[in-house]
Amino acid sequence: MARRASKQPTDGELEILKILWESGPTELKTIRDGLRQERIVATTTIATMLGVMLEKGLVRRTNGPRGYRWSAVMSRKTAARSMLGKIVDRMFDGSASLLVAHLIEDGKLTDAERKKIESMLHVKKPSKPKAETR
Amino acid sequence: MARRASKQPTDGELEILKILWESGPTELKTIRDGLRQERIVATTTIATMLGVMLEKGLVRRTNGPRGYRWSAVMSRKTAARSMLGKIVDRMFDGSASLLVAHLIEDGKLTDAERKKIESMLHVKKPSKPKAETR
DNA sequence: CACGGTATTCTATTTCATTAGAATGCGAAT
DNA sequence: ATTCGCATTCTAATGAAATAGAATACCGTG
Repeated sequence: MARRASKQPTDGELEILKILWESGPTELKTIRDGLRQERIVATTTIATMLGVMLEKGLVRRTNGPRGYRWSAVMSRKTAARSMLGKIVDRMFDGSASLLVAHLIEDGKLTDAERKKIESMLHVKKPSKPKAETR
Repeated sequence: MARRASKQPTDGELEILKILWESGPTELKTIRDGLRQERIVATTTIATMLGVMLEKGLVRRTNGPRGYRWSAVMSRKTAARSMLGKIVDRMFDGSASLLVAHLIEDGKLTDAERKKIESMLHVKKPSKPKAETR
């Protein structure tokens, strides 16, 4: 047997999604340029990955000027939720605050960020938030 | 070309590590029993995975009573740091507070946890601007 | 309309992840 | 000592992930 396809994005797919989240629906060129900021990659490689992602339902495509126009199906928020959920479950026994504690102890937060967090804690739930942009 | 080996634990490896973190150094049987709480898995499958993990440096083994005694090399904390770092980088553009904001908005934190976090924020003094690791 | 550039599809390769059977080894129980 | 149970090693199959060349299709420009 081998592993069954996971609906979760792989690392490579995540790189593409990140670009799509930042740029919004766009064509292959943009994605390629974005990836090339990090490493060398052939255009066909990206095209192949997009095909796989399309089958997985991670991206959507519509007809654009020179070819397709690609966009992410999952929002950054949704992806984060599922990835964080996994970590919280597997590493922190389900306790989100343990995770936050880790971030704090690890010195990953700047003073400004601490302040921001504090204010967020007080604002409870504003609920009804606007649709996520970008 | 194909993908290069990642030093990060895979999902399956993480399941094993989690058991090792909880039980401390232990023999194969414990690991198998732990995994079987979740799903059916053959003993040889686990043995194979442990072999791979050994090569990757994720686990260590010493001679035990009936065979080896296996233990995790990475602590839960270290593993968390690397996995969180990846998420923070890839999803939240490097901003840890954005991640925390997400947790808060997502309702993943109980009131008790909020309190706990608040106190942590206060106790933590600014401290050294130590070189950002990772 | 032929040309240059890009996008897409098709095909192929390599390596990793996951899974487990077979064979073997070894200590314990009867 | 023979069997039982479990651990380990060896071998292997299958599919996913990552990568890209070749071929093809489709623009707009001159």
